[in-house]
Amino acid sequence: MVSTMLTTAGFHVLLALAGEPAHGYAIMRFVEQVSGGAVKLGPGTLYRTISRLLADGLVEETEEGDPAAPHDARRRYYRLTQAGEAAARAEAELMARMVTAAREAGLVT
Amino acid sequence: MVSTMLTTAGFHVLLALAGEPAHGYAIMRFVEQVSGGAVKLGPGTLYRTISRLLADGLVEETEEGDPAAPHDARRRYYRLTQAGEAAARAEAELMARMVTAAREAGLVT
DNA sequence: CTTGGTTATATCCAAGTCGGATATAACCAC
DNA sequence: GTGGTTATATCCGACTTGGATATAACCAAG
Repeated sequence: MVSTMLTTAGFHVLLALAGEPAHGYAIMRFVEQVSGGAVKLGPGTLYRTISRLLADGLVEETEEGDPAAPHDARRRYYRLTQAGEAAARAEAELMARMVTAAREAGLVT
Repeated sequence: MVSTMLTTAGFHVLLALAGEPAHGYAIMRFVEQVSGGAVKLGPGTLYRTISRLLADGLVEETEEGDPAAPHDARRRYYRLTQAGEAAARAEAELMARMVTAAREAGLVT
């Protein structure tokens, strides 16, 4: 489609990271939870999407996230870059526009 | 991703048809206009998406649309089916949820 | 009427993306 | 130390996309 450089999966991941850094598995659960179970990222899509976002400079790896959580050597934490935040914001604004259009068409109340 | 059976392109087309029946080219312009130029459907994506929506029973062809417009033999008009309207509504509600989450994360104002 | 730009639909291909399966292993409670 | 959950990684076949190409109806200008 032209628009942003984001796929739907990419946007969901960025949105999950907008609040605070997180590791892959936490992103997966966040996406499922915030969508009310409607959106589920399988491991393939999840980790493939993360590497794409890394390569595109929208996300970066960070040393350790939540200091309250017990250390787990397997986890890899990610956070948004400035470019990632900008891309997520642009996409969210586009979505808000779509929701408005849907409302005007009487699709949703 | 799991969620609905809709691709992003599919949703844009359904949204364009939510107001009133339209033909392919009009859908294309609607999508571009309502997104402020951010989303452009090329002919490949447009007509392929329409045939998929037809096959899935979300859209149906209708004899002629706008009676005010001059007749043009090339045009093929489409309108939402009930299933299509339901799918579009479900997707719009999911999007509204995402926009809310983006707001809570401070991504958009 | 014919020429040229726009509108309109349709199909093809290479490239990109996805879902789900499979693999591996650290973690933790019992 | 065993078993279920958490966690990351990669592979494959299937599906989707972007952009090019093709074809032709429409219509205004000359």
